[in-house]
Amino acid sequence: MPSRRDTRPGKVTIFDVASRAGVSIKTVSRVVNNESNVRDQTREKVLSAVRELRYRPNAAARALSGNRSRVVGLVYENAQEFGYTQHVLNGALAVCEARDYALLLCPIGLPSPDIVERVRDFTAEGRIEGMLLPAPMGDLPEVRSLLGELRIPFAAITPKNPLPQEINVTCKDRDATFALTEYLIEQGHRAIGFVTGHPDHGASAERYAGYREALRKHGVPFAEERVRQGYFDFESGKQAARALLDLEARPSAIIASNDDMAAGVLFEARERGVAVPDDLSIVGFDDTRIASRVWPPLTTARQPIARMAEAATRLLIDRLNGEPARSPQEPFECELVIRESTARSREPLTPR
Amino acid sequence: MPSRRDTRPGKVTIFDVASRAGVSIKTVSRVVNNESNVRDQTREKVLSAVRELRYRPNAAARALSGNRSRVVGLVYENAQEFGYTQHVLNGALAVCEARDYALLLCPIGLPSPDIVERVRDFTAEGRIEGMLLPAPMGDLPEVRSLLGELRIPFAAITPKNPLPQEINVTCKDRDATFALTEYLIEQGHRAIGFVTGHPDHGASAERYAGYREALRKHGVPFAEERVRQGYFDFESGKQAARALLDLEARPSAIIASNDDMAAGVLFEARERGVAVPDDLSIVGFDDTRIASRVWPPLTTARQPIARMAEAATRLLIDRLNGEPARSPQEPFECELVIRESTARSREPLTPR
DNA sequence: CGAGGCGTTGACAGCGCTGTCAGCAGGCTG
DNA sequence: CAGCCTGCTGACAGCGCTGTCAACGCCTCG
Repeated sequence: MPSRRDTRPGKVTIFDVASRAGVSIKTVSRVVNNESNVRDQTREKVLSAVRELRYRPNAAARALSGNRSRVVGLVYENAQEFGYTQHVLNGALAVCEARDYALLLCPIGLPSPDIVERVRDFTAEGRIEGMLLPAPMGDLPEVRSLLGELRIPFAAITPKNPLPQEINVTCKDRDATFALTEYLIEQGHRAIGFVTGHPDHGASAERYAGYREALRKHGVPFAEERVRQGYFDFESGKQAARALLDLEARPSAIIASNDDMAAGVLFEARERGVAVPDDLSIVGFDDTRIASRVWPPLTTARQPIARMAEAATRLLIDRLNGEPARSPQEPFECELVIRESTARSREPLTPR
Repeated sequence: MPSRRDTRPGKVTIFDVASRAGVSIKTVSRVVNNESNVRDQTREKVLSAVRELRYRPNAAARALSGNRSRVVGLVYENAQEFGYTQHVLNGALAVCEARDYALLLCPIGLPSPDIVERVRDFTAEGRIEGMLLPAPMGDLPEVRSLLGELRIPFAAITPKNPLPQEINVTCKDRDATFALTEYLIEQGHRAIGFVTGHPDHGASAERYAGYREALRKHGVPFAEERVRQGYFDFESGKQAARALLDLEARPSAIIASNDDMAAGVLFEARERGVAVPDDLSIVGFDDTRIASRVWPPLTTARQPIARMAEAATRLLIDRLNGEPARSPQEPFECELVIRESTARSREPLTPR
């Protein structure tokens, strides 16, 4: 006969379920954790007791006993613009919920001198079982080595230098800017400005490479002065636009490495009375919310951020559960989204 | 002499600290939890052992033993526009971190038929000790009664019907729209359109009331047709603008009950070639990120969302810790932010 | 000078689970 | 038919803390 403790009001414990089903607590535990070696008939008895009592295992007890917290940590850059992070968050939360995990947040303002201490603190109470590292967190060597030392598995989203033994989810940034640039060239643009992304983000170099490649393929001359450093935020987009629009040979189109910067470019153009898209075509990247909120809405490349975060979270939880690794995640495709911020160039076509 | 267990690699437990400091584990516990009845000298010994060993108490063990999870739940509306939620999140996270609490998220897409089940699931594993309810969650009676039944304290941010025994943080919405409306009237506007907020949000009625009050005070005639229902999202702002701009007597100014809708109004105006602010002044509310990202940037009322979330979180954690309630939080002030989306009315002033 | 109180400390149980290992029935093997 | 394996189940320890209660020394007071 199963042993029993006194019942307290409110909280249903594994003992209540066991006594109701007429089995031991261990059997209840087996059923709840979906272990295989339980007779079907016993499993049914337990499951109905669970349902009747609305039993939910206590997370703290599970974590303490099993040394598994069922919590995934998300370390993200706490930037002003939340577009990217919002999608990451949604994707990660969706999978966590489906897999019965919880998600804990650790915002970090970069650059951060004490990032190692912050991440260590974040993991210190033993709450975190695995970690999600959206860009640019997956590239910080100090974070990676700390997690290695703590033996906390992690999944990186679009890292620059993927670690082969860890989980990595990427997308074809380069192909996407290649296509965007090609599209502008087809629209008759030759003087195409480019605002790069934050140098610490892996995607920045890729996006820039796609731009260069398209110029080369179509024999459009490259000019250093048309490339400006940006940092993925609105303000840096504005500043880059300021410089580009001051050029003697003003570009007829500007590609920004993300939507927030493209919105900054658009803002600066409007402030100067430069008509978009008539006098200037503007292109963004990501297709976050802001791309369709500004006017004219931005031509951009849709990066499936939420789906990438979902994939990363799924792979991470699989690993935490010791499930066999599925085949490594294929790079995701980006999709061109043509909106009204781009138009044919007014300039006469120069012969190629 | 303190008892001792075998040391395992990696994890530092309370036993390690106790043995190093030459005290019992209970004394270590007292020091770590800042209890008062420990001699200063003993406290120092323990604290240096804690530092040397980098000891951090295990969250699961604390939660299990003390029946205190040190986790606050945040149930929020998982809307497309993340402006409001972003600020709530930042405020809540900042305070949680300072007070050594963790924050767990529960996004809910409203309207949700199974909201009670979702919230119950969210609390079921005993992870959540207290709950944060930003608008409009604090007004859902089913959620409130569920939390009451589960004896989970909560703090509501700008609820419509504050529960006196719970924590509530509000701001002076009405004063703010009053001031915004008055500002437009002073700029010569008489035909002022208004886009209301989601009827389930407490703030909506308040903001509308401020508008009505200002019209009344200044003897500006009110017209039903100039008021349109919105739902706090971009799309509903666009739709409301469509209706308002189709009016025979087209308003010379439109107040939207938040920035996202104001951005929608602006978008619609641009699509029709209505010049802003020359032919139409537009006003938003909240001063979220988007207000200064669109062009022209929006005149709006800055609602201190992050600070309100901080206050709510602080009060909630105080209550969870059984600390004496500070005096109830005063309503926060909103601040007028005049930007370029508003200008003097071109219409000749009609006599009042 | 003994009773009582206070400030400080420690022994120990137990929070609700999971891991380990043992037990038992029934079937299979040599 | 002994021996063994396999499938299922349960007893029990223990995860790392906190709550409870008892003990101890020292001080105060009648």
